[in-house]
Amino acid sequence: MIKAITGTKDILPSEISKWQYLEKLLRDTFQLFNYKEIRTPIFEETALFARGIGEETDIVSKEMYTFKDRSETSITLRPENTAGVVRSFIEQSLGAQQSLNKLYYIGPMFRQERPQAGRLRQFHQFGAEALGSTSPLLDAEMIQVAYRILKNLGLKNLVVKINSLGIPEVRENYKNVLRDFLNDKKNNLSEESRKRFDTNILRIFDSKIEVDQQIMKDAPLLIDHLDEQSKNDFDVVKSFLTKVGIPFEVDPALVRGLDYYTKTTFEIVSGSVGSQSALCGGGRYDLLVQELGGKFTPGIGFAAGMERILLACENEKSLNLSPDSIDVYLIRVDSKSDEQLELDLKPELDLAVAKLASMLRRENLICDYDYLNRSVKAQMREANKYNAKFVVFVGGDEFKNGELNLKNLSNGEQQLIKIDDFEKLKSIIKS
RNA sequence: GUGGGCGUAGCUCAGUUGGUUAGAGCACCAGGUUGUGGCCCUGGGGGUCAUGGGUUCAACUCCCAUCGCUCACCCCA
Repeated sequence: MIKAITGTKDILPSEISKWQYLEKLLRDTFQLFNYKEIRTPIFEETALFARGIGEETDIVSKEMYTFKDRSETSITLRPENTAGVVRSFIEQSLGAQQSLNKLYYIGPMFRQERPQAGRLRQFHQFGAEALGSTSPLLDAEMIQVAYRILKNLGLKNLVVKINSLGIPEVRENYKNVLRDFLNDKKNNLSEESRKRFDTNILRIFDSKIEVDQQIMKDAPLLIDHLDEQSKNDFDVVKSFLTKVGIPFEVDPALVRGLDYYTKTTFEIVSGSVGSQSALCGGGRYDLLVQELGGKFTPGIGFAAGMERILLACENEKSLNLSPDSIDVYLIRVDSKSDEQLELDLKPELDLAVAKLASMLRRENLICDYDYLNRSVKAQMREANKYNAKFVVFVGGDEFKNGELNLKNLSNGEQQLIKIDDFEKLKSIIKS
């Protein structure tokens, strides 16, 4: 048997309604904040991600799905969508048509990691990017949009964490400060963190290992070494969040993994999804557009993992979706009396049912019927399974008299309606 | 890439110290007045017990390997 690739999942009809609910909420919310959807290709030239995300990051160095196409171009399935959006922004000169572009996206991403709770190899993210302004109000707006979406899903167990990474020069200086601090303690660090000392020293703050945390407790913080502008911007973000009533905590250890971040970074974590607790993460990337060959254009964005969010909803039972239902199920009934007549009538009945179905559907009534020639009882069970509000019996003696038998499944009441009187049938079902 | 747990019907799981034709619930199908549901009752279909080796008179049960799933580390949304 051929099975789905490791780390990929089918989203089955039985679970599609929560996805559609989430997607609708996303579109409605983004629209409210005047963000426009952008859809970029699912694969890009490998170089885009290498330059955008950073060669040294794990994502680029060991987690990308990269292959060569027939023309020997190195292609990569997108591991995230910021690089693609920025590429499109530059290539299509979006900045020339509008000084500020507020964009959002929804779609699958691909990373070759070991799957676990809340982590897949093909997973789905939504996210937003605002390109063209350095205003910290936008930073705060991003957090607000993301927070609002999660809140509207009924999630409770949320913590908004924010931090500022400052401008690159400041960060480089600070890294030296941190290196000085750690130099004589280096040998006490965990093996992982000793590695990080050389590759990405800031991430030592993220370590879950006791000894590392002990050492880092007294480490100098980037937030105390910020430049004036970054510091002021960060203050604006904080006071905006306070004003609009979004609780947050400043987490000096919050260091984004991707190279392109500057100044504000943030993350919303949930206590309801296991160890992969970050539902959403983002930050400012004022230099990325330039890095990828465009004119200097400041930007800020975030991405959120949809599987993780739905997992949190599941665990908190926060979504109360009403079950699917249909308006009417048509049931072909046999004649009580005359078997031979029944046989003669059958093709006519089948056609009558099919025609009635198409008339009802034309009225936007959700309608279905039996295609398996099953018994009335089986058809009734089917109607129940679909949560039908009404059934219409077509056939038998009523049919011979030019009538249909309409039954309301919630109270069991039945009434005869003339086949010609479609108006009446449809208005009862619609009421 | 590293480590732990687990692989018995479509799903959730039983299966006693290895011992005849492998079970239950749910789901599915059919019937319970050959024209009427949700409840209930009866019956039915469906499993090479993940795969391949090994130990044994005998393996779903013990051992090894492979594959898969899962959780955690790592990394990240």
